[in-house]
Amino acid sequence: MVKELDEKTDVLPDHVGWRLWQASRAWQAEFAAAMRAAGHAWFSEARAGLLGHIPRNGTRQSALIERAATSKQAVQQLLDGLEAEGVLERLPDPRDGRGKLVRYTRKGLDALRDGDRIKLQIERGYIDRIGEQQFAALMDALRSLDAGQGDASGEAPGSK
Amino acid sequence: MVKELDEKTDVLPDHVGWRLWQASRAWQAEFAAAMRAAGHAWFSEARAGLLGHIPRNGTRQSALIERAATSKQAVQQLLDGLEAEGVLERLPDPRDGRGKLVRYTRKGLDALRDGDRIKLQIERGYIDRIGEQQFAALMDALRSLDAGQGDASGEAPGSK
DNA sequence: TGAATATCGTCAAGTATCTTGACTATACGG
DNA sequence: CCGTATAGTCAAGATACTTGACGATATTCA
Repeated sequence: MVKELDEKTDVLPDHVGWRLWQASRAWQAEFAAAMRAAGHAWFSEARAGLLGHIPRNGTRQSALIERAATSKQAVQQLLDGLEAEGVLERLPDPRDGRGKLVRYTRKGLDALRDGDRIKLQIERGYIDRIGEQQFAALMDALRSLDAGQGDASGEAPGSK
Repeated sequence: MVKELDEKTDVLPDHVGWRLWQASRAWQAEFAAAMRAAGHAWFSEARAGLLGHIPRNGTRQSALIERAATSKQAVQQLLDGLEAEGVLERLPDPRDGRGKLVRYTRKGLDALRDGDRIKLQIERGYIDRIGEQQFAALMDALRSLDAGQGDASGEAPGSK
């Protein structure tokens, strides 16, 4: 009993939450590494999360804020960074003097293209690892989970 | 075409990475909300990530650093916070004048107990939503993915 | 028309988390 | 005892996010 303190007697990480977190982290680390290896050194997970809400043809900043589940200020700061990196540009909205349009630059579109390629690569790796059938089961379960959740999630903060 | 700018034409979030991220976020948000509702206002995801590596009987700080995949300084800062909240306490290691033992306080053990209860609650909710079979398939796939990954992950940073 | 109100974006300051670098104290090997 | 490795700390900076306050434009409606 006073032998080695016996770590790992409990705290067994085998509940859904831990497994999901683990898997998500692994995916993101792999993706980020590949993106940086592809020359997109500006890439980060937070920025990726935002870019995932910007369609290829651009969007209004306010529409972007609605989609991303954070405050408008957080979105703005991320946009500032991405604009400074030359990934995005902001133009005045001709139809609303208050608004601005967010649009990809050439550099941004190149990154999107590489991102899509890398996603497919990673997915192929997963299928190699666990088989096509189990991969399909994983996707089905995740989609069901998402669909079954509905609108139970919270409001975006900072929107006062 | 000049009608409504037609958002959501692309950027379809249906690849593994996005689904995993989404599911993981949802779980964590639900867990954190339940923990705070149970009176553990000090709870945060980063702290949870660290607590997940501390067995109920405590551990040495150095052992903890090995397990958590971050720098010793990050671990220390989280421990500082948790100690200040009264969740943990640090004692000198009687067997090594350099080391310290990290141990739960009564408050910390209470939180662990509530955490376990909440995990089961959430899991039950998932099973209600997607069925026992699909839930089992999800867990199997996640476990296979983890097992198939091996040691491909990077070293802990900051360990110079 | 024109005033009240709402929306869009910005500026500023603070918090949490994590990073790198430098440092002290203790342990251990020869 | 001495050199080196290990355990933990202190300090400073970067990133991501939060709340609060604000100016500019749009919309509503009396």
